[in-house]
Order: sequence, then C-alpha cells, then structure tokens
Amino acid sequence: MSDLKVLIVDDEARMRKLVKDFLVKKDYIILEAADGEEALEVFFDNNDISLILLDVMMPKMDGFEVLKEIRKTSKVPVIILTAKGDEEDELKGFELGVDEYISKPFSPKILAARVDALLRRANKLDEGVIAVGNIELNKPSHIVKVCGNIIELSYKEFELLVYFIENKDIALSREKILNNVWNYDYFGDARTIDTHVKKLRAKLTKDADYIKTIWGMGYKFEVD
Amino acid sequence: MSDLKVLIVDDEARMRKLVKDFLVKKDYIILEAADGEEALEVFFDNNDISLILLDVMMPKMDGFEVLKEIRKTSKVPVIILTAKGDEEDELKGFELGVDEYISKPFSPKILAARVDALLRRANKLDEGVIAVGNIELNKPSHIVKVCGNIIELSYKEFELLVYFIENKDIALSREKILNNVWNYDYFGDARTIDTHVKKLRAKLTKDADYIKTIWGMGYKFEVD
DNA sequence: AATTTTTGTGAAGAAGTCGTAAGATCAGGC
DNA sequence: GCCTGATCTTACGACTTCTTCACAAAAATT
Repeated sequence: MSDLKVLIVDDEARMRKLVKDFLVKKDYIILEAADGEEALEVFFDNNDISLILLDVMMPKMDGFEVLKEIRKTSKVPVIILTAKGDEEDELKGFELGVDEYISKPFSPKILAARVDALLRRANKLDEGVIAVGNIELNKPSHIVKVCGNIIELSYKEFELLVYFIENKDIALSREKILNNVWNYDYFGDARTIDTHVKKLRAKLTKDADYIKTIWGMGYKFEVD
Repeated sequence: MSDLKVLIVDDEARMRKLVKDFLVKKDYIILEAADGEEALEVFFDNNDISLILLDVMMPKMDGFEVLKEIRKTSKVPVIILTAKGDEEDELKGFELGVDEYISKPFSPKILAARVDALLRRANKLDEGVIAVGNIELNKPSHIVKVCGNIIELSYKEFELLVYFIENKDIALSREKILNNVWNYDYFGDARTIDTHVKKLRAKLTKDADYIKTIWGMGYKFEVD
C-alpha cells in the first residue's frame, strides 16, 4: 500500500539503524544521511521523499539549518528528534514549520505511529483537491475548473499545471520544469515548454492568468 | 446517500456542538453523550451507530475505558480526540484498536474528512449492492441491471465494472487497472483493457455510458 | 537606435494513443 | 478429442497530442 520514502538524518549510526529496522517492517523505504549536508544532497537527489526524521544535534550543519534550507522549496513533513524538554528548540522549530516533535529517548513504536499518522494526514488531505485563485484542481479525478467552469486539459498540460501550482510563488527554470514534468530521459528542446505554457495560458483564460514569465530565467505561478 | 449515525462523546457541550454542526451538513445523524457512562448507554441502545468520536479526558469514565468496553462486543470505527502530543495516549489507543487519532485543537474540515474516509473504508467492505446512475450492481449474486434490465457480463467484465464503480470519479491509469482487476503477476498487453472497456460500454448501452476515456491517461467512471 | 538575447505564436510534421475488428489462445464441459 | 465461449493479442486507421521550427515580438544590452 505504501512504498513511501522516509529519510532519516542522524549522526549516530546506531540510532539510524534502530529507526530503520522498525520502519522497514511497515513497508517504508528508508534513506539515510549522517549529517546535514548529506541530508540535503539525498533530499534533492530524490524528488519523492515523503517524510524526514531530523535529528537536531549534528556536526557541520544542525537540524534547523537543514530544515531552513529544505523549507525554501518544499513542504515535506518533518519530524524533529530532540533532546528531552528543550523548550528553546521547540519554539524555534515551530517557526520553521516542524510538523511533530519527538523527544529522545523514544520508543520505536511511538515513532512509527507518528510517522503513520503524519503521512496519512499529509497524503490524504492536501493531495487531491487544490484551490488557488480562480482555479480548482482535482487531481484524482483529473478535473480543472476556472471560475467554476470545467476546462479540458491534455495530459501534459494537466501535469504542468499541477507542477506549477504545487510550486507556486517559486521561480522555475525550464530545466527544472523539464526534469519534473517530463520524464528525465527526455532530452528535447526546452522551448517545448513555451508552447505548452502558451496553450495552458489560453485555456486558463484571463480569469486565471497566473503564469508569469521571468525573463532570462523561466516561469512562475503566482496568484496576485 | 448516507443517513449514518455518528456518536460524539465529549464532556464539553461547546465541542459537541462544533462537531455536530459540521457533520450535520454532511447528512450524518449525530448522537451526543457527555460522559463515558452515557456513551455506553447511547451506544448499546442504538444498534446501528456507524462511528464514534471519543474524547479521552472525561469525568467518571475516560475514553479508553469506554473504548475497552465497546470493543468487547463491537468493531465500530472509533476516532479518538486527544490533547496534542500525548504519547502515552496514542500508544494505549493503538493497542485497543483505535482507527484514527485527531489532536485538539483540530479544524472541523479535517475531522469531517477523516470521518468520511473511515466510514467509506468500513462500509465498502460489507456492502453488496451498489447503485450508481442507471446501474444497479449486486456483488454477491453477480447481477448487473441497467435501467432495471438485467445484462449479462462475463467474469472479467463484471470485475472491471466493480472496480470502476468503486473508484468512480477517479482517473485510473491502465497500469492501475491491470494491477487491480487482473492478477498482479499478469504482465500482458495493456490494450487488453481497451477491448474489455469496449465490450463493457456496448453492454451498458447508451443509458449507462459512464466510462470516459482520459486521453493519454486512462479511463474514468463518471456519472453526472 | 541598433544589436543581441530571450520569449510568444502559429503551423506542420512526428509521435503517441484510442477504438475497433479479426484472429489466436485458453479453459471447461461434453 | 472437440466444441464453445471467454479472454487475450495484434494490427490498422483515425484521431489527439507533442515537438520542432521559423519568424515576430519583447526585453535587455551596447
């Protein structure tokens, strides 16, 4: 049922193994990183990580710095592993968009339960129907409405719109768009995107003219 | 479509009202109980309660005791309402067979979504007859009617129709259909589906022309 | 203002997908 | 074994979508 990827970041190999052993049993795919820099590498190399377990105390780059970096481009659920009762940490985390805290030491059972719960929440609720500006987008049923009226989009147009909306307010280079919306074995012309953007803009009409051009850079989906 | 009974158990009248107002809109029938003892009374007096929303912190008898009592005779779905981050509660609940956790404070939207999801899960399993649009489908007896007239379907056609109906309004890729309707060790041609869809469409006639093709994607069963 | 770079647009060909029909294969009953 | 009906494969035409290309328009640079 799942096959969701979970990234565990901790400098102690023992801790990673503990968590891994438990989560593997629940059919999660576990990726590991031993420090902050490695964590970022792994995260950005895999564009489909569903959840991150992040230790705070780490050499080189601590958990919060990692989180700050990740939050620049992603809303992936993050569980922070912290020493017991460190209130300062907790406050800091909430500002950065932490989803859960777990204090060390913890029982693996609790951890697994939290991971389950968080993923269920994250995957069930905001995946599916998204609404931005005058656009309503229903992912499972593949329907897009502008001001309540259904518009017909081709497969690629739909994928492209979803990608734009899921990365709204972020400037996207053509390269990035190609890598995410097209299969990565596609090495065609980047101008293909222009054509699709053109068609998408036409279909979205003036009522949802949210795809902005960023000259010399790419495109950005922006509502107001 | 629903008329399902939901029991909300909480000692705060304000909380009960909040939840009630929201769920009534979704056509659920709401029963209330202000403490554990009352909850058991109400539950055993009504033998057709579909779901229980259970607060943990209550006078006289807490939520877990209520749950323990109920689980002696019933597998009714239960959602536990708990204070944020109470780990002990969470673990205790899993052992007792809690289906979901929702931490206070929660948004009514989330609550409603969880209730829907849980009931859908619970009810689908033992429901044998499904009716959508002009189609009546009786799963155990393997009979399908269109506008009241029985139509003869082969085994695969029937399975396919069931799968479509159980996933109505959702765009289904051929791969997904293959994996679910065919055995997962089947690696044949995806075009096989086309043939079956064609036959199914022909047998369902114009009166139940609900299988839409989504170009470049797959099929979708849609009634409206 | 002229030049260079980048983006918008329209059209046409390439590539991919769907519906259909016809034939092959398989399984069960006689 | 032979027949029968269901299921699966294959092939082709019709259609949709994707990609490319050429040129126009716009923005930045000189």
